[in-house]
This record gives sequence, C-alpha cells and structure tokens, in this order.
Amino acid sequence: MSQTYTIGDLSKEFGLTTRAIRHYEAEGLLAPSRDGQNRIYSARDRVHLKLILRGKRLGFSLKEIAELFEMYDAPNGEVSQLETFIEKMRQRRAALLKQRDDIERVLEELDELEERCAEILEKRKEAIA
Amino acid sequence: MSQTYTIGDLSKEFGLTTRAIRHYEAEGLLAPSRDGQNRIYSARDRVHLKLILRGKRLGFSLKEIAELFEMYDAPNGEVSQLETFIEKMRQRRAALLKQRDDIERVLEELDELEERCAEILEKRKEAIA
DNA sequence: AAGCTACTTGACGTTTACGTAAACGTCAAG
DNA sequence: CTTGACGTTTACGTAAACGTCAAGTAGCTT
Repeated sequence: MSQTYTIGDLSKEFGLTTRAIRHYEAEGLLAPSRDGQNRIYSARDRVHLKLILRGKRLGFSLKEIAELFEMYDAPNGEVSQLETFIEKMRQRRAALLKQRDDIERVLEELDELEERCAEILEKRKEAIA
Repeated sequence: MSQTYTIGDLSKEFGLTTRAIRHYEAEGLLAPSRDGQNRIYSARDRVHLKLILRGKRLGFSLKEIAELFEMYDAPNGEVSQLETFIEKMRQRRAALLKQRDDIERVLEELDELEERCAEILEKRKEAIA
C-alpha cells in the first residue's frame, strides 16, 4: 500500500494552487493516475513535482524542465542521439556553473551592503540616543 | 574622456537586441544620457547592464532587479526603512543559498546521468565493432 | 433531500519580457 | 542625391505561466 495524494494535498504541501499543478500536467510534466475523474498522485509524482519546483527555482522554463525529464528517461536512443544529448548536458552544466559563480558574487555584494547598512543603522541610533 | 557606447555597441557586446535594451530602460533599469535623441551609455550604464543580465541568469524578474538596484542606492532612508530593507536582503540571501544548494544537487545528478550515458555509449560502440 | 467540500473541465484574463512592424530622423559614402 | 546603416518612437503581437471565474460532478454529513 503505497502513499497517494490528492491534488489538494500537494497544493497545500508545496504552497501551489491546484491550477498550477494541473498546468504542469497539461505541459506534460506530470501524469497522475485517476480514480474516476479525480487525479491520484503517487510518491513518484510527488518527487516529480519537487523536481519541477527545483527547476523553477533555478530559472528553468517548464519546457526546459520537461526536456530534463526526457533526458533522464531517455538514454535509450541511438549513438548520435546520445551524443547530442551529452552535448546538451554539457551546456546545462556550463550554465549551472556560471549561475553558481553569479550567486557567489551576489552573496559577496549582499555582505558588503549589509555592512554598510549596519554602519548606517548604528549612526542613526547614536544620533537618536 | 570616459568611454561611451551606443545602443548598438552594447547590443553586440552582450548579444541582445536593441529592443531589449530599450525595454530595460522603459522598466527603469537603465537611464542613459542623450546626444540629441540618441542614447549614450556610460561605463556605469554598461555595468548596470551586466548586472541586469546576471540577475536574469539567476532567475530574477526585471522588477526584482530594479528593486535590487534601489536597494543598492537607497541606504539613506529612515531606520524603519533600513530595517525592512535588511529583512529583504535576508530573504534574498536565503533564496540564493537555496539556489546554490539546488545547483549542487542538479550537478550531481548530471554527473550520474553522464556516467550512465558513457556506459551506454561504450556498449553501443562495442556492439558496432 | 439539502448542503458542504473537494474535485473536475473549459475558457477567458493577466503579467512579464520582449518581438516585430511602421514610419521617420541623421549622417557618411558613393 | 540617393543608398545604407544606424538610430528614434509608437503600437500591436506573442509565448509562458499561471489566475480567475463558471458550471458541473461525486461523496459525506446532517
């Protein structure tokens, strides 16, 4: 007996609207089974949803996330297909590394900003006292 | 004599359309000076554009990037303003840290995927030979 | 049976981030 | 003096990612 979820369960758990979840399905990112006409999500579906959200946090479009899913399921094609696939992965990796670098820089800037703010705050509070 | 750029210069350098650059201006992200009606971008404007693109790579909306710019210019307000500002920074930082974590995970997954692909490729090539 | 609650499928609306086309100004080269 | 390359504004178009009704269904509960 494996755990299942309604669309409402997942929407609450992840802070999404049901509309959004259905939208992901319409875009081919989810494929829950049905109980009559009601959607039933498996643990695997839930993981998929998590992955979707992670992809979104990284700035991927739904279409790109769909591609990533295909990539994950698809290493079955021919050699040429596999090679273009690997090339795509290389590009993804490069983009991610760049993104990681960007994050480091922004974090540094935030540190500086925070310091400046702290200083200013101190002065203001002295001025008040 | 400081370096200046036309909109075409910048569009070429960063691989954007001029339309996009004007759009950023319309959204308040850039404020080049003018020579007659033609836009003249300073080195500072160019840096701003770089920052815009970095923000985009990180998945920020143009509006969010505008906020970040304001944040950077704005540590002048009152104490209460400063404090909400610092709170915003805290949230940004948390989001960025999460994003960094997400990236690590996806990179790991990409590693696994690449291994799988390499294995499959080898087998295919053996099969051919 | 009536009502509540959660689900369903449309279908149109909205926001973001530009694309694209029209219509025109400006300057240098041929 | 026209052609071409670049620039301008204005305005409508569009794709993505949902939001927001509307109208219906299905199962409980009182």
